[in-house]
Amino acid sequence: MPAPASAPQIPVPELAHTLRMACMRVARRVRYESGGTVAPHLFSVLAQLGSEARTVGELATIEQVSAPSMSRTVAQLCEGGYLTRMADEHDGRLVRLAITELGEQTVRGERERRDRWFTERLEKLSDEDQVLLARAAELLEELVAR
Amino acid sequence: MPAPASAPQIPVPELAHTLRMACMRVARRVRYESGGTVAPHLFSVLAQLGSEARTVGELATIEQVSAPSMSRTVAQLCEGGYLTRMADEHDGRLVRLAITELGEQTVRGERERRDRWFTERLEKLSDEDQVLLARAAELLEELVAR
DNA sequence: TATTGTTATACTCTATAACTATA
DNA sequence: TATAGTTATAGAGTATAACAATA
Repeated sequence: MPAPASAPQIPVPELAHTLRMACMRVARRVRYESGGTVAPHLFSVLAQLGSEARTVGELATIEQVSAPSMSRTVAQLCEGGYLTRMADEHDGRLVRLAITELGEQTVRGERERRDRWFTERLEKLSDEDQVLLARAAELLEELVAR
Repeated sequence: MPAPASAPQIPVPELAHTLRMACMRVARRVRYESGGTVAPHLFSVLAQLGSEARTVGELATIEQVSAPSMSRTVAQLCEGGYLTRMADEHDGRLVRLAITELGEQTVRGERERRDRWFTERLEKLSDEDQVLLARAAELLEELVAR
């Protein structure tokens, strides 16, 4: 009476398509819903900066953008008070960027706002579905990590 | 010995965060992996056009962009042979855009390429995990649809 | 001489305002 | 006169090339 132990075969290319579309829609929708106080590329840089300061070159590499572009982006973030420039102790050419308290507040606030929209939806699901999605999140993280 | 019938409680805000991040990483990674033969905003318009033709205004609304912007985008797609302009039979002001064979080929090719990367990863999962992710895709679609 | 970062310049995508043609 | 689409012009982000400062 119970289903056989082995799960049914799933057509993987089809799964890849529907799952990819679902993820893209979630990502797009969340981005769209959250108003955002800073421009997307500014937030992206800000979100990268944790406790340790980074150089302009490092940020340019991380964000897949040219050095001049990052130089401008960083200038805007400094002007807005989200970052501060610090000279490197050993190499005078380097400019180390550290996130300010305002910068951290901004990142936290934006993340909370983005999560809030999604949280409200997820709360309406059954416990079983929530558990399933939690496991799905684990699987997806493993997939893209490799 | 078996787990209780009711699923365990999941902290939803935490789930929202991890699941959102997972979806964003998948979306970003897939976009990054696929080289892309046409610019993102061109592809986005092209992918919207199914069998029925759309007007410039409709496309502008769908893509959340101004009419002049869409006018330019459409002009590029027509120039590249991806779209063709057609006069509306009843209203001379309207311009109906229909996708060409080249346009359809481009959309198909790009989708296949994007799906390929993800397919290769998903194939390595167990049947059980594939079934779980298929169900997760359904749930996510329902969540963002509303 | 090589490297880090900035400035100079150009190109692309987007937007608002003005314009043309159809209703 | 109102609407669909296009052209005119401007603003923002990015890129390559040239430059300044430091190693």
